Amino acid sequence: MSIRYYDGPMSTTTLPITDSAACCAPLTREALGASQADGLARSLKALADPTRLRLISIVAASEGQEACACDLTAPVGLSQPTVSHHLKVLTDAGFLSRSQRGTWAHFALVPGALDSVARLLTSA
Amino acid sequence: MSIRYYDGPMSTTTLPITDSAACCAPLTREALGASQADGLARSLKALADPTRLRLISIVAASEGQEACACDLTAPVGLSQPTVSHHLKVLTDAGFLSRSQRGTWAHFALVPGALDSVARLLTSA
DNA sequence: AGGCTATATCGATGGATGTCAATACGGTAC
DNA sequence: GTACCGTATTGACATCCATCGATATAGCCT
Repeated sequence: MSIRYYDGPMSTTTLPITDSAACCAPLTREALGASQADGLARSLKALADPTRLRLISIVAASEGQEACACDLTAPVGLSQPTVSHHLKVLTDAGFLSRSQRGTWAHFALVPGALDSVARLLTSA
Repeated sequence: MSIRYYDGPMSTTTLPITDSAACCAPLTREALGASQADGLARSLKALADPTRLRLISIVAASEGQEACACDLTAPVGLSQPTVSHHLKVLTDAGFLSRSQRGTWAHFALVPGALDSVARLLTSA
């Protein structure tokens, strides 16, 4: 928990175009090709960690579904470099977006990213 | 692809009670507790592998959403022990059920298992 | 019985992954 | 400028994991 002294111009990082999970038919419709399976597996791998799931849920529960990195270290009880690493994994996978405001880094949920993965796992 | 000579009494294995993914509020509703995050992560880890995703999709696309293990080795292009290992991981995680009929092992989709994971990832 | 087939398990191995301490980078405040 | 603070990166380490060959187990058929 830190007090923000500065709220300068927001510089959003390049939004991830990966979209590795919004391309194909649901998993249960027909046999997956090797490349499609690989893309979905990469997305799922990014989610398949307790710490990362908690980070996502904390961000999602925050104001505007956005949270300062400074508020994310304490709740998960891990070192700052480790949390930074997990946030990078989630950002690279397209689940979070990063925006720097002065010294502070803010992470926000990418709308629809989780849902597109969920849709691939749903049979209906 | 093998021809089945025998269709003896079906002995279904104990159905997995784990249900690690059908307990709580969606990921984006409120911050996840440590144990809940751990359970969901375990489920996602079982899914986060290209080979296992392909195995699931092949089973799902088969007659009655069930397939003989003998028909699952060739499509994924890996050794028999490796495929057997992946099938065990998916079965232990509760996504597949195993039933032995004579010499052959049949794997079927556990209804709703994928959907309950997907529901946890969906914001709506 | 013995041979054959399908599947699971074991042991080893190379590669990925989570974690941390130390350090580097970048920006604010004095 | 210098000092300080937040964050990212580096390097190291231990653990986990996917994969295979070899072997074990179990069931069918002749």
